[in-house]
Amino acid sequence: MAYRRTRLMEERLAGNRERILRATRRLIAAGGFRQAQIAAVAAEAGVSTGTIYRYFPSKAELFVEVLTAAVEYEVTILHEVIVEQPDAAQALRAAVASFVRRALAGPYLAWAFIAEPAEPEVDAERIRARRQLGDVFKSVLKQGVAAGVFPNQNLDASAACIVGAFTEALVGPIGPSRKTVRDKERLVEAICAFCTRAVGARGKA
Amino acid sequence: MAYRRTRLMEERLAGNRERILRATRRLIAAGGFRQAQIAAVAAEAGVSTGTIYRYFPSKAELFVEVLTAAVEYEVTILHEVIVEQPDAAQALRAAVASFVRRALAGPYLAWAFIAEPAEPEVDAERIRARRQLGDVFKSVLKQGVAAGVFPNQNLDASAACIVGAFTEALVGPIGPSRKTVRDKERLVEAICAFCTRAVGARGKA
Amino acid sequence: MAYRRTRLMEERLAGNRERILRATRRLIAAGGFRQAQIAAVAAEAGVSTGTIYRYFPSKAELFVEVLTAAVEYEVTILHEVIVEQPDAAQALRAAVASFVRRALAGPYLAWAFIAEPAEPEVDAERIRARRQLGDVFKSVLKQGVAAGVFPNQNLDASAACIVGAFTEALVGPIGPSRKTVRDKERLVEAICAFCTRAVGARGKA
Amino acid sequence: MAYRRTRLMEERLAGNRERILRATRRLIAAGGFRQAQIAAVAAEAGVSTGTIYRYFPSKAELFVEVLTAAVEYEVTILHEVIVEQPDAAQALRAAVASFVRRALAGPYLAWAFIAEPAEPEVDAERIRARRQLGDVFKSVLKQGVAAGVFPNQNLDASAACIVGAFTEALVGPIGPSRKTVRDKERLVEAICAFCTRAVGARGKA
DNA sequence: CATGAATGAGAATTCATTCAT
DNA sequence: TATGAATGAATTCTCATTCAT
Repeated sequence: MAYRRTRLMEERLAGNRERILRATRRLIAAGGFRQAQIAAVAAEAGVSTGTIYRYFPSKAELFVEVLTAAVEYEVTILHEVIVEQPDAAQALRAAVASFVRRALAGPYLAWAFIAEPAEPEVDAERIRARRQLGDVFKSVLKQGVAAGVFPNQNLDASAACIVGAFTEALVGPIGPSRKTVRDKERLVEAICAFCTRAVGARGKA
Repeated sequence: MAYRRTRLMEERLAGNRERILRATRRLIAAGGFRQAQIAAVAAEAGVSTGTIYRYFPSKAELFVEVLTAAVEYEVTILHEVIVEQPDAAQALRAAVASFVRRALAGPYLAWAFIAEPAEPEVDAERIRARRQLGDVFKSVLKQGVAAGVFPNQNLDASAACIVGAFTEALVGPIGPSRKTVRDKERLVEAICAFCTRAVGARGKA
Repeated sequence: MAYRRTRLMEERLAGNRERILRATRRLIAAGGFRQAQIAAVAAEAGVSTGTIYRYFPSKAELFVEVLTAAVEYEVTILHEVIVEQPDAAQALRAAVASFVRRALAGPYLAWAFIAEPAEPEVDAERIRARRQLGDVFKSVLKQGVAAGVFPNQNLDASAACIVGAFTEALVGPIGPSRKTVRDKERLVEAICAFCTRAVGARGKA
Repeated sequence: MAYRRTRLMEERLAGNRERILRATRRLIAAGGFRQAQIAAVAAEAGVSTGTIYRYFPSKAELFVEVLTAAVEYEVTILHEVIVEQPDAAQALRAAVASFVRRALAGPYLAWAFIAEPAEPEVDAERIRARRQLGDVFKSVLKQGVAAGVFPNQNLDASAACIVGAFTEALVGPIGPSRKTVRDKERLVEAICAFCTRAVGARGKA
């Protein structure tokens, strides 16, 4: 009788790929790309180094995939948050707050995908990631300008500035990680206010 | 025969140290930390690798010092620019424009000291560098708020956001480097406008 | 329930073994031993890597068997060609021509079993293979000397030289593979003439 | 006072490069390319692995250089031997004998550079090596044909055949290496006779 | 003091072989 | 019996740092 792949095995397989990705994410989150050597990832995932190469052609590709997944996740969430808001000003505020809160909760990953370069390929992907993030905000700005909620402005520059603004506000505090919940909320509020004013939202700032 | 350190020798020493620092800066500016290996620095400086270790205990320390010097230089310039301005709003705008223009002129160094990490020690220094940059803007904000030019706000957050905003706006375009002078000036203007609005400067935005 | 090996299963087994051998031969012919990794052989044969190990204890043994089969085939053909000839001189010429033509048609396999070593075990087999080939020619020489068609000579050395001669003449041109049929026939003729003269065949050379 | 490279150091340097080459040659001669791993070469040469990379950009390049040097040496010697002979027939015989004797004395190296492939780059070089060897004989043949010492023939094919002939005659016996000096001389004589007849030398064969 | 060759600990990657299903 | 994912030893190459001259 021919051999047939059981459901258990399928799960095992899919599970391994996932485990490697998760292990990589965990290591990057804990100590940046530098800590995520193949041997370390393998150990963390509970597989052998060879297994990693069954699923990913190279270390760089593995990193890229981790990055890609992270951005996709972020972008998806941001879009969800945005569509629920009544106007562009609120959307901007909600999106910024959402991102910043998540980053404050799991600091290093945000930092890694935002600020830490590695091999050239990974780097290229990281820049793409930031640009995608920027595009989310650019679309909000565009709508806002069209709706008269925001004054006319250089959309590209403003979007980049927004991403930069909250990124930086995160990166500083991220090292030794904020203490209390109140502190964090104050930071969130300050960043939101900054960005809202920055785009010239009419009404309260 | 008693050994006496002559002035010539002192100069030679100081000269070597400077040459190494300059060579490092040049290499970082040309290709980032990755390109600045000890052997490359030595070649660029016209000294031997061993000589580098006479002046700097480690590669990390060398990089740290390059970074430190670069920030000090930037901070000094920004202060000079700031004190010449009539009010905080103008100071902010002038400082941002000054930094951004310089960064656009010699992109990679700015990028390296702003966004490219390396060894942990260097990284720590880079964060310090950003914080120092932030402090410059914080002081402007503080004055502005006191003078009623800016509304009350979280100074730390706003300062960080400003640094992040123009940094990001720089990093994106930095890779393939802006083309025309007009493009560059437009970017400078957009960033300045963004930051000015962001801090809530009363009057024109 | 008692297990009984059905004919179908026997055929299946034999079929698999054959398929693996053929796949290996094909891969070696296409790109040499280097290309014939176990995974590649498995894919080419349409079986799993594990299955290969059911039929062959190791990669080396598999290669050895491929080689053995190839030589046996060659030797058989050469003998058939030889017995059809009227005298030793003609037999020599016909045998050389036969081998060389076949090698020119499917170059890499010839090259692999003639000139490309791999694991020590395979290598040993390759040398045996050449010796067997040599023995074919030695027998022709022996007959020829006995019949007075060739002068007396060191049979072992001459046989080896013959094998080496046409082998080398093949290996050079083999890489980018001869172009026209005429080119090939000219090469065949040149090699035959060389070998015929070399053994001192009386009459035409 | 500036540092000056002393003669001792120069010797040390040149010595190291040489030592690495010699160590590689020794290992190849002892067990083929397979045995000559970087770590083994380093150990045999009494240097670190890193040192090897100071002198050679890659393992392949190192092997290529060993090969190149070996062929150059052989070719030089053969030319010297050839020019001392009165006619082409004698030159051919002397050249073959010279090569074969040397190969019988240090068997594995000859074998390695003649028959054992490795990385593609090395392989390419090995083929070039054989061709160079062939060219030596081709030039002898050409002269001989021009002088009427040899009949007209396909020079390329004949030259290749000669190289193949003595190569093969060597490779067989090379493994377990001939025993007595007499045995060796008999082999040399047989090979020479074969080649001389093969090219149709008029007069004694 | 300056030199730069030498060091060697790492790090990524490959592939024959095994073994749970 | 067949499967093929998993294994991990083996191998090449890099580069910060040292130290004899």
